[in-house]
Amino acid sequence: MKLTTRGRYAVTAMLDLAINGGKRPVSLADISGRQEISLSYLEQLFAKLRREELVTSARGPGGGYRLARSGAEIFVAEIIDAVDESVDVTNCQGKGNCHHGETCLTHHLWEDLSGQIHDFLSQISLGDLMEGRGRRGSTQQSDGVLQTLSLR
Amino acid sequence: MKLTTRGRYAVTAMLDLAINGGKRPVSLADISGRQEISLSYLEQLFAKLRREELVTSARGPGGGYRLARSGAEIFVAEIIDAVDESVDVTNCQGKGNCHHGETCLTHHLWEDLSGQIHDFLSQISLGDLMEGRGRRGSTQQSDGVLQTLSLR
DNA sequence: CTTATTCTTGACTAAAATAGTCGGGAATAA
DNA sequence: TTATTCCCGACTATTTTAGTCAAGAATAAG
Repeated sequence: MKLTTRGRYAVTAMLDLAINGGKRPVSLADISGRQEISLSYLEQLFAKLRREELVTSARGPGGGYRLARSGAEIFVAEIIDAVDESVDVTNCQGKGNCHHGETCLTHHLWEDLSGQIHDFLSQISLGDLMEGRGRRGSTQQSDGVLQTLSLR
Repeated sequence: MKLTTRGRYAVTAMLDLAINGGKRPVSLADISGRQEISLSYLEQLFAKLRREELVTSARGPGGGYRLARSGAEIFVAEIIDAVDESVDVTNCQGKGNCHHGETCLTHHLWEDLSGQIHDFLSQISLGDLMEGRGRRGSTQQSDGVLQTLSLR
């Protein structure tokens, strides 16, 4: 799991789509204007989002993109995965041929953490973000665990 | 909050330090050998980690680095913050001068999400990772919320 | 039917970040 | 005294990110 500016752009654009996408599709030109992301760059991102079936497209005048599902059913992790292909983090590529020393251990630990971040982002949908369910915990509870819990 | 390979290197190196750092400090040459990260690159990372007081250093033969606190008291978010200075994600830089349209809204939503990821990583310590507390939830519970909860 | 709009695709380029190199130093334990 | 290790700054190569450009296909609207 990576978390780069590209992933941010993709999530931002998808949020824009969730907010502004009613009956009519939303053109990339609109998103480009609102979010100040270059049109051609958006085209690249949406090509990937479409391949992963997170959005559907309609050509011609009045065309554009729609969410393929409702915002409540599209999760942040999916969006990031779609545009940011993940990388191998281990030197042994999971072949287990580096079982001498601590190398594998730390890599394994990082993989675990990475998996946790992924799980975490798999629980937050565009709908959650729009409904402001994000920050609820921080005003209600100071306890760390409950703060995390109250996310959804 | 960003999550790049640099942050991964830093967390990996700190994990190595937590694992291999007993009474004697650990030299960067050792970490470099085990984790296959170039020595000079590690030097750059540890300069930042030291500035943020996450590690202490000792020069001379037998010298190296130690964790400044116990692994249970050093959290992943701190490590990443130390080496990956965060960037502005809003176009209005929080000055509120973009209150026309949806621009600010999506940026605000992204900031929220970013904050949540940060909070999440602020709850995971090096000690947690080493004790394998990371994956415990995934074998115990299939429920998403409890899986997140059982992290700590 | 024609046209403007919009997606679609691929190749290319500029800019920025990342990762690594190099060389010289200062501290210090052995 | 010397080898080891941290410390620091400047430099460079590589990769990634972000953006540009051009040509083309689909299609709604006039």
